Amino acid sequence: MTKKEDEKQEYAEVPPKKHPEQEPEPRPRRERKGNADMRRRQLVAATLDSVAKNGLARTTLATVAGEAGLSQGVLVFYFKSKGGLLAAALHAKYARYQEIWQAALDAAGPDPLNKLLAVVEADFTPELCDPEALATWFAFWGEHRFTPQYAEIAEEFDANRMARLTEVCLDLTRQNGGAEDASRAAQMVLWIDTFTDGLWQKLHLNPQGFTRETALSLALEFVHDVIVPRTER
Amino acid sequence: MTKKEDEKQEYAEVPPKKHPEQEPEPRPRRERKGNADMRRRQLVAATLDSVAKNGLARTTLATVAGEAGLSQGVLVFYFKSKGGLLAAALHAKYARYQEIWQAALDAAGPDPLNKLLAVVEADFTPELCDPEALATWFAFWGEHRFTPQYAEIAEEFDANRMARLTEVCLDLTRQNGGAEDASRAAQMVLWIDTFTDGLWQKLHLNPQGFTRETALSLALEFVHDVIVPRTER
DNA sequence: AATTTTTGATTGAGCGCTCAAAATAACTTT
DNA sequence: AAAGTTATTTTGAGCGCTCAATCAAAAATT
Repeated sequence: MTKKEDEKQEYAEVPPKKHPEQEPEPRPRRERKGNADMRRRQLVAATLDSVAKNGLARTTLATVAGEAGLSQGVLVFYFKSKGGLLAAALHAKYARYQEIWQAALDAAGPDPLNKLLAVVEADFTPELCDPEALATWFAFWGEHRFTPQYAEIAEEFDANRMARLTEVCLDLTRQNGGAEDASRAAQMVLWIDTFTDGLWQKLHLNPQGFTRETALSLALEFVHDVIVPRTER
Repeated sequence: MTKKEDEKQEYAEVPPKKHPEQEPEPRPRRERKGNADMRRRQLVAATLDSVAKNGLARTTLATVAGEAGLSQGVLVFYFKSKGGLLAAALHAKYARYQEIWQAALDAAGPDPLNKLLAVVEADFTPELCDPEALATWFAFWGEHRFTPQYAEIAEEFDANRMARLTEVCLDLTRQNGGAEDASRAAQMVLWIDTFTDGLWQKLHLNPQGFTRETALSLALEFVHDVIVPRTER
């Protein structure tokens, strides 16, 4: 059917916010100067909003349509099924995540340690550590095994992230150890990613008593105390 | 339908399997020497089987009843709602987990490092790292934020685990550092738990290319290389 | 006038849950 | 022990409801 739903996304600005309790306006006067892609992005954003607010189990075509201020029919028109819509939403979620850490990486200058710290720090920005945002990740991850499409999307983005992180860590070993050490770099990436994943999980499961700031400082401390020493001969 | 029911729980032995297309057998001859608790355990086990196999989204009263070889009505009879059944299943899942790591802890002898290693190792037994078992955790965790009952259950068990682990780590600092250091012990527990949580996540999201054995050796290496040095003055 | 986009009533499947009746077990009386 | 009585457990058809998906018609755009 459809192979490529969408690529990286700079969200469509969400147009008319519907106030659900309001009386039906006679003419919604819908501006549609945008093309199909913009509408798709709007609907995907509405989907993510619904998942963040209601969870996957209580996200229906009706909740998404309500969030977008459009009818259910239009969802099926642009994405052929609810499954396609959810897959597109997960793709957009990963794309946004990639956008964030890549921007941090690009802004970090040439020093590999700075690069690594920038990427780690990006994992704990307010946008990513928002409880609803985390809940969305876990909602999808909870269905990973039963929806292979989700796993494919994750793998695609994860491979890229791992590759870029490995480059950085390879630079780090090259700088500090003299000779580059691929296996050591690979393990460093694994350790960092494992630790930050664990911190996300703690933030998700125990949001009170474990703040974003705590997680961030733990992650940075981990890099300094555990990763950096491993780059030195 | 059912291939291997389960072994560790002492279920009521499941009565005769019903073949739906077959003519009605004259006497199903249901032995019910068990009491209500045994039936409850059987139904909870069937629930976990269904979640492991189908995920939370596709687990219905019908799938659970089918797994148990009983009717849907009996589920509502013993647990008043589907929600109550799922909560009981999550509770049982946590209870089994606690059983496993506590047994490892009790069997580990007096040395605190041995205790710590035993608990960490227990996290990576085949039973716990089975893909379906991991998927079950993540299925429930994906709904945590939208089902406060799940969060309450998790907190109850997690608090106990943290307390016991902290005792062990406190012993460790006492032994290696001379004076006990509560804040350091607390951080050690946090680090270990974060890291093992992250490993579980990697096992769940990337089951091929990341084996149980790999995760176990990474966890043990983490304790030796990161945790142990932190206990020494 | 032709095309694209949107609507919303409708359909049919599947869901949780109810409940009267049946089956079984437990208890009492003979 | 046997029969009769009560209590408990199990069934499964069915109710009301929600859901994803359909589709003919309407609206908006080209």
